[in-house]
Amino acid sequence: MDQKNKELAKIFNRIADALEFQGANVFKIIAYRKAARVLDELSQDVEVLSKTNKLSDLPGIGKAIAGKINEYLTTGKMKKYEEVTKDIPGTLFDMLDIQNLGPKTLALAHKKLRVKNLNDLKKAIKNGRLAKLPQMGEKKVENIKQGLDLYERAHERLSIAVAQNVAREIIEYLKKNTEIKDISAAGSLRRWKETVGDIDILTTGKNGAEIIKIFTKFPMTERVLAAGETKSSIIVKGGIQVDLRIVKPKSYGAALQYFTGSKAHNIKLRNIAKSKGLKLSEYGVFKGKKMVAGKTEKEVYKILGLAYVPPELREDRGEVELALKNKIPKFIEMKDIKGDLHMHSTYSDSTATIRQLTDFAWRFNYEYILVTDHSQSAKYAHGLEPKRLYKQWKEIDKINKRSKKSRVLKGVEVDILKSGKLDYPDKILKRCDVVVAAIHQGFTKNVTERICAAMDNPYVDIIAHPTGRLISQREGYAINLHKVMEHAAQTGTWLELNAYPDRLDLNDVYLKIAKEMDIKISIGTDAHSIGALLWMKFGVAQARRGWLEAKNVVNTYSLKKLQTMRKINKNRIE
DNA sequence: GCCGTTTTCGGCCCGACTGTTTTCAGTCG
Repeated sequence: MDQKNKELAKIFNRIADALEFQGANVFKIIAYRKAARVLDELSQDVEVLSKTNKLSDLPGIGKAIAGKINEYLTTGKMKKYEEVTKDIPGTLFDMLDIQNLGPKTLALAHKKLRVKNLNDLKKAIKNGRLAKLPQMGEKKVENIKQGLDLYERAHERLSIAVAQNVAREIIEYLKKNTEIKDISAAGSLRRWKETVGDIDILTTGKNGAEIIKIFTKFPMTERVLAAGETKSSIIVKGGIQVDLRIVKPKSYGAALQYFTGSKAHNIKLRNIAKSKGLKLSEYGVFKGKKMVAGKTEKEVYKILGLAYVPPELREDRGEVELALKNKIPKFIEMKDIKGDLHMHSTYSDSTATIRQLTDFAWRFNYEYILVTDHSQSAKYAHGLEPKRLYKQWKEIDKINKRSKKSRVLKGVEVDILKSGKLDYPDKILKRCDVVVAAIHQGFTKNVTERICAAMDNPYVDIIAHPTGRLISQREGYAINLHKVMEHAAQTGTWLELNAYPDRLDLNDVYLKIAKEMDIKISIGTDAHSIGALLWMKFGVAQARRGWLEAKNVVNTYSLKKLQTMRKINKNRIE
């Protein structure tokens, strides 16, 4: 989906890399990067915008870049791209990801030492020639070498679940061993981004150097990258980088705002500050030399004339404009969730019995849960043939008899088979309270058509993990998500936001599109253990990042309402 | 290369840290 959007984003980023490498005008580079980001997150098809001459309406895309987009869409090529990348070996671009090795140094090494790839770089380090270049020295080379080590350890972005755990441990450690008052994770972790590059932690305290000394002695520390008075970076076990910043209490809000980002969001804010004759930095909002705000984030936004923007929204996807007009809606929260619509029991491949699932789930004050074990073809997951399914239903009936307040619903996660048929006949699906359908086989075979066919079935309520991606592990199915979403809107089928941290599928950008298309979303944990029921929070955070309000999410509705909203009932009522 | 309630030219967010320097460049966030 949006293949061209992504392709063009990559190309513009590559052009930016090349220009950086050549030492071109910094602002030109920024312009290309911005265009790349806008395209990457665009909720419309770039080809449609191109045909209707609307490209230049997009922020960051002017006449020149619009022209390049049109050129690429019509000819499949872009002269500028070919020109700037002509003399740079492709392998060099990837090397820009090596820490402490920036475009300037890499260009110099390329020019003077003919470094073209990782091996060349290693040689240049070993034989001492890199250290002899101007502005270089032993320590710089040592830092590059360490960056190279990290890079070679397949430095991947962390899943948000892992990052949250590490951050929690460090915060607890610092609280125990130092005299700090305010402390918080910042950065993409605080924005609940699905993956996190490194962990940012912000705190206030009097003796910065002392706090940093203790920070660098965190038991899991592998290496200390920097340790100053107010700022320190360490690498902890697993190659995870953790940055700590210390500010004065009066700057805490401004600093939290600043270090939470995103960068694009912050740049917008700084521009707004400027237009009001103010200056915004991590130390506060200043009018001339006088500090006028900074203790809390709320007052920072307020003095800029903006409504408070929740961290999950801060991606420069229109939230600043909304905040200027004071039109930030009330987004979904954990307390809106009335049930979990995707989980497994020991009947198929989970470690939790239905009894355990219910006991645990009722702690969250849910009104209902939907048990959705795998269907018969999913042999690997001990999928249920009809006989065992009926047995499970009997057990559910028993449990429901005892509970007055909450209800266990009978569901299935029915496989969409390679043939395009569903793994249970309609007469079984008909008897379920809610039906979840999903692809678990044939990831490349007519996936779009098969999912659409499943949505045509009147008993299928939800398509689970619609793209099938596993973050950092597997690309999604070969699927035309545009078509799938259109068909979901037409048939009134709900799409899942799978809260499993490695899935988070649909992602934030598509959720926002789904909202615009008035498609209802179902958040399910896909729990295979009782602990995984807690993952609902990742789903809700992702939903907020996709601008979803409670009304867009079916499991914020009461059970009664939920039932009337099913396809089969809706048709009868409306 | 983008953009406009000072502007169609001249800005473009702002600062910390490090290492190599003798006043600053490169990198990072």
